[in-house]
Amino acid sequence: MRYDFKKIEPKWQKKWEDAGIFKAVDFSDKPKFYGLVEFPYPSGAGMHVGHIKAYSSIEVISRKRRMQGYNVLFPIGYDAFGLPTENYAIKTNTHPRIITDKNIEKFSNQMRSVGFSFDWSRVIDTSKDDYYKWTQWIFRKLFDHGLVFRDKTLVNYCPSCKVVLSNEDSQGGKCDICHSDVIQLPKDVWYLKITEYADKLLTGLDTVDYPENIRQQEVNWIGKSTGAFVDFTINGIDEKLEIYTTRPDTLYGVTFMVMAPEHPLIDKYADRIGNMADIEAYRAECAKKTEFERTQLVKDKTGLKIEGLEAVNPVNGTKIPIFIADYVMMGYGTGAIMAVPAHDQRDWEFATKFGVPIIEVIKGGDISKEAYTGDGEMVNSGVLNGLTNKKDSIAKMLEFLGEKGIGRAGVQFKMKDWAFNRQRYWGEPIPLIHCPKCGVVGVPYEELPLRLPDVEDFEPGEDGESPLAKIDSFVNCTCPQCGGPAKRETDTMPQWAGSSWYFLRYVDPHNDKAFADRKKIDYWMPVDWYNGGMEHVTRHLIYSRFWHHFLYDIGEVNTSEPYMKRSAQGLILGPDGDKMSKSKGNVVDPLDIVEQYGADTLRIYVLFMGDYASAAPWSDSSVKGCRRFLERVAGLTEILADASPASLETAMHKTIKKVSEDIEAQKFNTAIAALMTLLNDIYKAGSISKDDLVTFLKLLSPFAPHVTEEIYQGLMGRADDEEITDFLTMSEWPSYDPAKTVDDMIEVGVQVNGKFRGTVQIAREADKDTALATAKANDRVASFLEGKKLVKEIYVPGKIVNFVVK
RNA sequence: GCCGGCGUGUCGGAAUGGCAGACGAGGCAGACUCAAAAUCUGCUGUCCGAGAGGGCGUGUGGGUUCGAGUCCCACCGCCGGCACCA
Repeated sequence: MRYDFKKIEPKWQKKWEDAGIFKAVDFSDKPKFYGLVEFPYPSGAGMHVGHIKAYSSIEVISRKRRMQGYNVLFPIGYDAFGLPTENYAIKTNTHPRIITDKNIEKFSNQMRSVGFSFDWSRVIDTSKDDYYKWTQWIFRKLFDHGLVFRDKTLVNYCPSCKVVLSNEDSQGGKCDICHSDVIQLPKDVWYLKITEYADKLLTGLDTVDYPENIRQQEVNWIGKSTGAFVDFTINGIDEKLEIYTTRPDTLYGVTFMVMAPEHPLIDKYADRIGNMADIEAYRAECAKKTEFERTQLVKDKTGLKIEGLEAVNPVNGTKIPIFIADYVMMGYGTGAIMAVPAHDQRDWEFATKFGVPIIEVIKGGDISKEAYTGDGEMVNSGVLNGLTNKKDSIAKMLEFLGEKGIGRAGVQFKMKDWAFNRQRYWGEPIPLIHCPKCGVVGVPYEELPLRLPDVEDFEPGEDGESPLAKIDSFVNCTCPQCGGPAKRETDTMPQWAGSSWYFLRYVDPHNDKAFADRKKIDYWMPVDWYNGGMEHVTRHLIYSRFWHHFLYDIGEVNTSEPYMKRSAQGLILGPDGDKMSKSKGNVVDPLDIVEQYGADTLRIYVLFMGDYASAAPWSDSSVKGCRRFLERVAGLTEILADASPASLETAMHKTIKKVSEDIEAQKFNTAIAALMTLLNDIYKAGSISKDDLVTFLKLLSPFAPHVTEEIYQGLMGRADDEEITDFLTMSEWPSYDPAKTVDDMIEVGVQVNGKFRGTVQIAREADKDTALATAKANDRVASFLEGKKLVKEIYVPGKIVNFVVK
C-alpha cells in the first residue's frame, strides 16, 4: 500500500467524527473510564510539541480502553482567561474575547489534525459566562462557608504585570507569568483559606496513586511540621510573647528571643523601647529587600537588640534579651522565636555575632565550634535531665508545659492562604458587593453569572486598580441585603480559578441548572487517570484538589479526591538539549511535523523518544525513523499469505502481552519498540496472514490510528465512499494465550563460575538433570570444566545454568 | 541544609537478581543507480589477537550472592523541589 498520509489522515478524522465514535455515553452499562489531560491555555503561539506529548499518553490509554469495551470520557476544553491574552489585547487594542476565539479555533484545528480522540461535543471555555457562572457559584459557596476572607498583609506583587500574586504564583521570587522579581507590598487582599484544608490535602495523598516525586513535592509544599507553642512573658508587663518551636525539649537552652521586624508587639510597646529610631531604620532596611533577597542572605545575620523590653523564660524564670532580625519571618509560626544557639545553627551564628551566651542542653557536640543538632543526653534541663532521646524529652516537656499552662502541642504549615484577587480585566468577576452598612455581601446566586462588562480600556490603573473600577455602571449597585447603595468588588479571579473544577463540567457541560448533574457526577467521577505537567504540581493540582475537597465536604461531589491516578510527562527539549524557547530559536512546531511526516509519525515519535516521564531532546532524524517504521507497516500488505509462518506464533503472543502491559505502565517507548521488533520478525519470516496483520494493526492503532485504519479498511475491501460501521479504532483489543508467549525450545545461558561460556537449546519443560547434561555436552562449556572439580550445579528453569568449579 | 529522582555505547534509551546495550538514531561497508536521494543487506562498547578466541566493561570504593546495571553500605556527580520555616 502506498502511504499517502496527507490524504488518509483527514479522511479518517472526518469519518470517525461523523460516526460519533468518540462520544462518551452517560450512564452506559459498560465500565467507565475517565481520562483527563490538562486543557490548554489558548495562546497565540498555537500548540507546542509539549502539548502533543502530554495528550498522547491518555490518548493511547483512552483508545485502548475503548477497544477493551470501556465507555470512555476523554474531553478537552480551553483555560481561556489569563494575562497573556489581556496583555496582547492592550498591545493590539483588540478585545480579549476576539483574540481568545481566534486562538481557540486555531488550537481546535491543530488538535484535530493530530487525530486526538476527544469528545468534541463536550468542549468547554472557562471565559464563557455559561461556564464562569459556576466558577462564581463555587466561589460564593466558599464565601458562605467562611473560606473567603480579606486581610491587609504583605503580599507578593509583580510590578511589571501590576498584579498581586499568590505564593504558588511567585515561586522562587519570580512572577510566574513574566519572570520579573516579585516585591512585597502591604495590600488589602482576598484570600481563600486553603490552609484550613492543609491536613486534608496532605492525608488525601495516601489515598491516590501519584508518582513519588509528585507526592513528595506536594508534601514539601504543604510543609507540615509538628511542635509546640510556648508562652514567654515580657518582664514587668502583663503581655505574652507566643512562639512556635519544633524543639520544646531545648527550652532550658534559650538565651534570647527574636521577633520578625513586622511583629505587632514592637509598635504596641514603642513608648517603652529605648532605641525605637534605630529599630524603625532597621525595619525600613528590611522592607526594601525582596522576599527573595531576604532568604538568600543566609551567611551574615543582621538584627538589633530591643532596648527596654526583656523576656522571661517560663520554665526557669531567666530574663533574656529580645532582638528583631529579618531571619525570622512574620508569615510563619507566630513571627517570634525562642533562640537556642547551642542547638540551632542560625541561632548559633546570631549569638556568636551579637555576643549572647550559648548554653548546652544536649550533650554530644562541641558548641564552641557550631550548633549541635543531634541526639544526646539532656543536661542543664531540670525535669528533662538524663533523658537521651528527642522523642522522650519532647513528650516530657509537653507534659510539663501543659501542667504549668504555658505551652501546648501544635502544628504549622508552610503553605499559605491563597491570595485570590487580581487587579485585571480578563478574568471572572468576583461576585461580592461592598455595602457601607452590611459590610461584604455576596452577589445572590440567582444573579449569577455576574458578567464581565465591556470596557474601552483594558490597561490596569497605576494605583493597582482593576480596569473594572473605571466602569461606574458596573461598580455602583444596590446591596442585596439592605437595598441601599453599594459598590461591587472590581477585582477578578486568578488564572487558576476556572481550572480548579473544570473536570467536573465535562461530565455535564451544557447544564444550566447546576455545575453538573449529581447523577452524572456519580457515574463519571472521579477521574481515573490524569496526566499533566510537573509545573502544575504545586499550583493547579493543589488548588483543584482543595476545591474538590471543599465540594465534597458540602456534599456536592462523590469523592474527596478528584483524581485517582496522576502522571506527568517529561519535557521535550530542543535539538540542542536546551529547553525550547523562542529566543534560542530551538522550538519545534508540531504542525510542521504533521505537514512533513504526518500525524501518526508525530504521535509515535513523541512516545518513542524516551522514557515518558523524563526530559529528552528532539531529534529530527529519529522522527524519520518513526516515519520509516510506518512505511514498512504499510508495506506488509505486499507480503500477505494464507497462513503466517509458524515461527511468528510466539512472537505475536509475546508482543500482544508486552504492548498491553507496557501501555498500562506508561512504557510507551518499549511498547512501540516491541511492535518494531515484531515488524522486523515478520519481514524476516517473509509473510503474514491477514488475521495476524489485523492483530498487528490493532496493537498499533492507539499510537498510529490513521494508517492502521486505512490498511485495515483496505484489507476489508472497503471503498472510500462506503459507510463504515466496523472501525478498527473501535475493534476488540487482542488477547493472548500465556502458554504461547514462551517458545517450546528455549535458549539457556551457561555460566562457569559466574562467567558466560555459552548457550544451549533445551525444551521448556526440561528437568534439572537434562538441562545440566545438555550444558555439559556443550564443547565450550566442557573445555572450561575439564580438569576442574565440580563444587555446585545450579539450574534456574528457563533462565540459566551455572557450574561452580575449583 | 532537607526531600525526591537519576548516573549504562557516538546520541535517545532497553534490561521481574540470570547472555548488558533491546528498539531507534548516527557512523562504516556493500547492493541498486549515470549519479544523488530513497530503499535493501551486513557490521558497529572497548582492548589483545591474522583467526578461533580471550581480557575488560553500566559514576567511584567496598559488601551480599553460584551469579549484581539491578540488592546493601560509604562516597562522587547531575537534575528537580523546598528552604534563615524556628
